[in-house]
Amino acid sequence: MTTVIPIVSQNLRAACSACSLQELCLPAGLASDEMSRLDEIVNRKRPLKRGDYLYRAGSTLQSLFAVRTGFFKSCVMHDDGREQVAGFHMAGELLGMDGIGSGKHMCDTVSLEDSEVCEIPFGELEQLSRDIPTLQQHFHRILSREIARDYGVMLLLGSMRAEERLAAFLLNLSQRFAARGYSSKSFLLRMTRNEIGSYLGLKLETISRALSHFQDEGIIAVQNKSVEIKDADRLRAMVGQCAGHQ
Amino acid sequence: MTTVIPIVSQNLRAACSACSLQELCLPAGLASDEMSRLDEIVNRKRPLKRGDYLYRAGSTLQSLFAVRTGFFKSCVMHDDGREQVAGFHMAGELLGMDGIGSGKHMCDTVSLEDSEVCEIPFGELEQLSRDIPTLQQHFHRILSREIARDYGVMLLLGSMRAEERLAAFLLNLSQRFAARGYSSKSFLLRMTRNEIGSYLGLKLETISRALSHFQDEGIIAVQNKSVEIKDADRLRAMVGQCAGHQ
DNA sequence: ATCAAACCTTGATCTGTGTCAAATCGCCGG
DNA sequence: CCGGCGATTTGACACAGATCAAGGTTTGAT
Repeated sequence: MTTVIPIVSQNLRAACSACSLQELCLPAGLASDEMSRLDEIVNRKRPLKRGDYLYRAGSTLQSLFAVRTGFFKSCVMHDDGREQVAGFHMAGELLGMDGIGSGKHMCDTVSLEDSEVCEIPFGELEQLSRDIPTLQQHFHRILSREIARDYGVMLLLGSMRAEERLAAFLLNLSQRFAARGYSSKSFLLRMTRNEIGSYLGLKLETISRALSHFQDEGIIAVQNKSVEIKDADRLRAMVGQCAGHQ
Repeated sequence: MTTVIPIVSQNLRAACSACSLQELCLPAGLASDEMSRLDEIVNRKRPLKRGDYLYRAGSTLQSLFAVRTGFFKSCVMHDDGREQVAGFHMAGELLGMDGIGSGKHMCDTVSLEDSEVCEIPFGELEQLSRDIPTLQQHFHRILSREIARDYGVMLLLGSMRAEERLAAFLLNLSQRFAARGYSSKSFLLRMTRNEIGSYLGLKLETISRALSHFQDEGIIAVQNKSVEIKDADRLRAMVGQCAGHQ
């Protein structure tokens, strides 16, 4: 179909090949000349150290960001200082889409390990997507998938019990690592227990206890940040079979 | 700026003028010739009775829908039958955006009262938005606002206590009614206590008790489906001031 | 290498919501 | 107008998960 010319599109193609899951990436399915046009508007990759903010809530949205490498969290903040992790993001994912509506970012996005992103000026992306229908369609799908993901999180927060939420979370991470060519069985938790808890609407002690419990049951092995899934079937069975529907 | 020609755009303009909030509506800010092009692709309005499904989870996405009149809920369903209300929708809002990514609707959307929608074939909308930059930008903003809204729901589900959630919910409804020219003080709850509970991640008994409590405190007056907000300030104070951060 | 700070685990206890149950209300169809 | 069924309210009680507390461990800066 489309001939791949390796020289072209160093930036985005790298972000894309970092994950082997084409679907996530903006330029998937573009012809190589289209790809190079997209590549032209992408600013040079930008490195972030752990703890660096990619953008802050309230700041003006100029660009979207494609994660090349690393790991991010997005947090929405309440007036009173309460903070809720709205998502974790890895290679190949697009960040900043929540800010298009108002022109201002709605959340803080922070690097959880040394990371690299491509910056994509939003105005130019919009312009280009008028010329390249494939790009336009792809961008719409990515926006829509974020909405669908959010619905999943609502389901999780609204109707699952603690251990069920954690099981769903681990399976989700596992699957996303697998999609990027990493092990689905064994991976590192880039975030703290507190951050997992915030994302899942639970307290850090509850996360810690649930992990310990899973380990006692032989479902996983945990050691600090590293997790090994020993019985994925049992983990899957935990999601959606909790007798008590809360 | 743009001359408004009333004859043009009967369908969408009606959906739009149903709410006085331009921002929500797809054709906001279009020139009248652009408006008429948009209007051409919009299928005739479609009436729904209370309880009718606008679309079902898993069905192929053909169109998006703009609510002209009425009230809807969207529910995501878990494998085991658990159901979570993901949102309530009123005049001027666009429905179906969660299904663009996969080409299939991710949720059921059901009419909660006799309603009317405009059907907007998605492929043609995508086509047209390449020709009309204003439309494209507007569509992007609407998609993005849905993401931002979802982040708000996550904050609510993940870090607010029961009465705080309900207060936030009532204020949100109040504001949306006001934006459409209805009273912000006095309105009908189109959904059941059970549906409110599902949306807020609570049980119907908790909703009922919280409503009764608000009434005892003189913050609202409830009578079946009808609510009157008597002290909006106190309601606002409840959101974000709950000492216990859960 | 050392030290402080952040992070994690585990136990004991408390509490906000869920669960169960029963009575009442209100609406729709006949 | 009546009967029945779903929706709502309210109470009593149970329990999942929060809170409080105390140690222990890891990390990262100097």
